[in-house]
Amino acid sequence: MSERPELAAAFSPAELEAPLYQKWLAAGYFTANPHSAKPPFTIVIPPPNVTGLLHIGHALDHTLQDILIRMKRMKGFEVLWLPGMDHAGIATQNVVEKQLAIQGLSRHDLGREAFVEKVWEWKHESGGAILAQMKRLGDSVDWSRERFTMDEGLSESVLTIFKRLYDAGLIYRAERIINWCTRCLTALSDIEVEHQDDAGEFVQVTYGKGDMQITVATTRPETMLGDGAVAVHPDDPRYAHMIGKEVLLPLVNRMIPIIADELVDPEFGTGAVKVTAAHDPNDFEMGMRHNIPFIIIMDEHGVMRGTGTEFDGMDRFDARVAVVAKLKEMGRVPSEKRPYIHSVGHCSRCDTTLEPRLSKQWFVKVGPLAKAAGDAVRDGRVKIEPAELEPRYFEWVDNMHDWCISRQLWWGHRIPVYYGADGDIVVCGPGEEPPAGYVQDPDVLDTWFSSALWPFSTLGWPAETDELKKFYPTSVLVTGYDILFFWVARMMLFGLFAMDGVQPFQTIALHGLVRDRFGKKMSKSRGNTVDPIEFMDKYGSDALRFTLARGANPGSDQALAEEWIAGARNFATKLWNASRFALMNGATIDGPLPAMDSLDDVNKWILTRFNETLVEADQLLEKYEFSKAMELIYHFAWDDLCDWYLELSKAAFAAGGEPAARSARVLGYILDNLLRLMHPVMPFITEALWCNLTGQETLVTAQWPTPILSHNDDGSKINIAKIQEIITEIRRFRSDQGVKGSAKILARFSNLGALSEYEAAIRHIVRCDSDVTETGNFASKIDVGSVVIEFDLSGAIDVKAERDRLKKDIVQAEKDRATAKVKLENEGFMAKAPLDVVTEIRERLAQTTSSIERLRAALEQLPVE
RNA sequence: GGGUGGUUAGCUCAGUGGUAGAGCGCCUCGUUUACACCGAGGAUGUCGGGGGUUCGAAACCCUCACCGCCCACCA
Repeated sequence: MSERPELAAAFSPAELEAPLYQKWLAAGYFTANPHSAKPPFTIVIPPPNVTGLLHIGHALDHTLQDILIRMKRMKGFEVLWLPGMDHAGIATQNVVEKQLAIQGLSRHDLGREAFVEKVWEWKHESGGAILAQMKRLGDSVDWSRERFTMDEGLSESVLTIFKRLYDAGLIYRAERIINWCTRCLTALSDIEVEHQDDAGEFVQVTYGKGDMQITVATTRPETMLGDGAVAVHPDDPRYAHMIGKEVLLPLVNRMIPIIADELVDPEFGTGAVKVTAAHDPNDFEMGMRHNIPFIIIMDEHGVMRGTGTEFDGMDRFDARVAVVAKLKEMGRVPSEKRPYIHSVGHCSRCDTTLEPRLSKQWFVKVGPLAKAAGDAVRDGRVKIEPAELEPRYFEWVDNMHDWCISRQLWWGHRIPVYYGADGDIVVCGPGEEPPAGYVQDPDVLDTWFSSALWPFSTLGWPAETDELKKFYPTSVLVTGYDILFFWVARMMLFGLFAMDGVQPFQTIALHGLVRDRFGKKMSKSRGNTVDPIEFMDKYGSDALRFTLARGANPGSDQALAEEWIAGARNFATKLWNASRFALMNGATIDGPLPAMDSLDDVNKWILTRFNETLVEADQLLEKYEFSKAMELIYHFAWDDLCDWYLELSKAAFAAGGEPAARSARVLGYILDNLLRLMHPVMPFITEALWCNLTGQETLVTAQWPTPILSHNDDGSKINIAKIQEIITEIRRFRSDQGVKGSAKILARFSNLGALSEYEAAIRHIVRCDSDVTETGNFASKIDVGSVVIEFDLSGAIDVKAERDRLKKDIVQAEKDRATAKVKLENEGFMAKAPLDVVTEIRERLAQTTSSIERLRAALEQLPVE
């Protein structure tokens, strides 16, 4: 065995992490197992949002993914990850828009080409920054594979799928209402709209004359000039007789029909709604349903045009005032409410109130695609973990509206549609050129359109590459449930379509969001956001990773507080110190593990417990139950290993000789394998400790531990449990009696039976000497099961404390006995409860009864106060 | 309005039919040769309310209340 460098006395993550990461990168460990015989493990890695900063949500995402990747690599799988940067994310261009806004500019001042250039610059800058931050986290994704950018390869797949969908009749063009900024003179995507509660007005206006009169309510009276109808609910008795007839539209003096539509809420306003099909999204839908004319009454600046009234040429807000004034004059305003607070869309850049505007957009017809996406989950080809989130998926996928894919933005995949002078339309696939003179659609595709291609585009599709054959469908997608609808469902739609019905992934593992310590959503305005980098600086990446993994219950959110991370750091320190202790005492992996029958119960027990922990934690990790797996590992390492095994072994180590050597070998085995088990979660500290213990180069490429069945020994578990009980009771006695921790007291053990060989170890832990001269005054005693322990406190017994302790125990035992007795006296219980439960309760009754007897006897023996 | 998750210790959360748990926090004691980022001991809950099923309910059913999220809507 080679000389090992001594572990530093203090654990310092800051000194550890960066050099280790450099070591891994330089040695190329992250690309292990390229020719594994096992089926490949392919994981889809969602992009970190390119805003230049690692968000705590991404830290969670990447921690969980990295745990799986590292574990699978150790298990010998060929691991392929499909990473990508935020290629066309709106966030990226929003950052640039905001940078421009600070200078008082908009993208229109730059022009399309210069703007796109600027976004690219930012993408590379921020992308580099965020990758560096993910390395800090220990992220073992090989980002050099990243090729999911707007390069040739992806463009080709976007063009291919667009054309295929178009040819299949699944992409169409239709008119729709979009948000229009009258100042920027541009359409805005939904994400560029900021909703604010504005103080508007709610005005009732009476239409019609004579006995055909109907009163509508509106927040936008000026649009009445473009009304095409009045709508009421079909079942509204107040208006039933008017449906199908016509009323006079005031000011413009046009007759408009009264229609019936389910969309109208009879409870709201007057129960009658004016329908301005060209200037309101809902009215537009009703207009489509009832064939109402789309009358445009405003130009792109928001100025009234073409109404043929005196209001033409007025700004929309001036017109609102004027129209109401005029209607009032005519006695047509029975009621008005002002201010009326309601939500109104504003331009995110210039704050101008947005105007709904009719325009032509491109859509994906989702019906057949969504049906397939739902069925893939329904028939079990795709598993959603946890299954509780399936209803949410179905709810969405089964009721999906057609998907508007055109965006009035400049950075993204431009829609491959070309228009001829005569209105002719040509869709160009890869390598195809439009006829001369044709002009390309100015809009770009929704970011999710290209993101949906991820699982196969990254494998070379549309080319039939070897990688595509080997790695599609992918094994798992790990992501937050918040993008189940946006991204996951869309990958399902396109994956199934493009890959002839083969699903994009076998499992969708969903985690929740990171929230603040009180479970509140993190937001900048609330000021409760946290910076993962800051926590890594302070407590180490391992601590952050462990905390995030420990909080990750499938599908549910997790609260995060600095103290939780400090706790994880404490755990890391504990491991460090335990390893130091182990190494000081000669823990080793050299030589064969001693045969089970040569080991004492302490060693058998820790081997058994490790087996149990390993088997369970492994199963949990395979089920994406990170939190439960962490809990198991944590308690094994801290409670079983540090608090009990190491303490119980100290006597043996101190004694030296063969028993010490056997324990040192067992301890070496446990540490070796525990560190392997923990590597995926805490890669840095485990690497440092494991390399020191084993003298090997790296833990990254080491094998995942396997349970050794012959190590299981139930008898040792029973005996150690008894020893733990004895020790706990003695400690409690000492504590109640106020005996100093360092003070040694005299004690006599009787009836230890099979446990007598552990008497020395027990005495060592609880600092009890035996009375070699047999002259002690063993005045107080405690019983633990059949074992009796008598103490000589030299008469200085705290009788009151002793009394209190016994009384408390009696109360508890009596309570337990009473519950057991009630059950056993219950005929129904005896008749119907399963036998093992009845037996258990019987044992409890016997046990509590005898403890009560012993406790009472002990109480009586105490001197009276 | 539709869908969906939740309500368990001071806080954050596990716990799907058989004596209520963890982490952090709290109280007491203690530097005994791995560790004070520690050790030992301790306290703390009519498991949201009400009904029901069951021998037995934190868990299953019904109902009410409150909190959250997604979607739609707000004329």
